[in-house]
Amino acid sequence: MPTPTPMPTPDDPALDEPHTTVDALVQLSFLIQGELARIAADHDLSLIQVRLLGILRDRRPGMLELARHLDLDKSSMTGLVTRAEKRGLVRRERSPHDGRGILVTLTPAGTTLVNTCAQQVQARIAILATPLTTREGDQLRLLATKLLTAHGEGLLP
Amino acid sequence: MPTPTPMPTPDDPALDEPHTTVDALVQLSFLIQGELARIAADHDLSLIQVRLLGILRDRRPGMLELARHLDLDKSSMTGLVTRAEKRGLVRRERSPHDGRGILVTLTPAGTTLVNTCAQQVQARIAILATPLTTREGDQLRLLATKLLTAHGEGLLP
DNA sequence: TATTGTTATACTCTATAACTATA
DNA sequence: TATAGTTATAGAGTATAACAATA
Repeated sequence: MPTPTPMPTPDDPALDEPHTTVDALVQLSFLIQGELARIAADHDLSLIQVRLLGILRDRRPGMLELARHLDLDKSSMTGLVTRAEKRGLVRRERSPHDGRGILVTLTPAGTTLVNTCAQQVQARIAILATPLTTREGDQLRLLATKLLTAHGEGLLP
Repeated sequence: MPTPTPMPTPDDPALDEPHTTVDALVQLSFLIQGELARIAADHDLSLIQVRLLGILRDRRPGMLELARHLDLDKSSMTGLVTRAEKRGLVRRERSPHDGRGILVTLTPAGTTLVNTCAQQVQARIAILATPLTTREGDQLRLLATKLLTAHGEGLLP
């Protein structure tokens, strides 16, 4: 993968075309994350709060597991979950199997909110992708998958 | 662009394959941004600080222009620049043309640091992209460009 | 002793509103 | 009046270190 020119951290991800694959990936990531942050903000949430709710859609994790998923210290989780709890989005439940542990779960309000966010992510990122034809979207998905799975399996150089 | 299933905010961007283009874009963005944040952290910087330095590589903007580039309020800029200044990375200079304005510039230390970061972004994102062949990297760059330029020109639906 | 989670503390980052100084 | 920037204030997010309770 030849990608010579150093040119990181685009102030404005769309001002000039990416000249390398690396530039393209970096600029694209800022574009997507910006849109995700805007969606979160529309619901008066931060991106990290939306990610927290997203995890809870199909899991009932403890604080350590949450911290691992979000790549945060366990002490950071306390505040994150407490703020979500105060907004009525999640609940702490005592773990039945471990007196030390708790399980974090979505409330009905939290479930509704995260589903709304999921819908909007779907819709608004799809809009960003409208310049691509169906075939190009498929290509992009396949390329991204190749990149993501290699990373997930830990088989990078 | 058919992208039916709602499935946002991946807790772990690499645990399961993206089933849609939207999923692919979202997961990819988390992978890239995570790597960028790690690079910044290696230099005891936040991502926003690296972005600030990145802008200053080829510009000498005022605070309002910086705020516009970073999508922040002007009041947020004051602290950002002050912290960078305290670390000896940037300087405030009085604008010669406008007694109210200041110009923010990189110090030699800031220049060195941002160049190092740029190198590492280049190197480490390129490593993430190693699963792709040269041809695939080119494809990805072209697809991303198509997406980014449409966004930059404001011609999305 | 080791593990799970919280607390205390300190710092960065962010926005809103009010302010100063210059245009 | 309008613009460039700062200050005051409040709050979210984060990590480190020390702690309590349970295993």
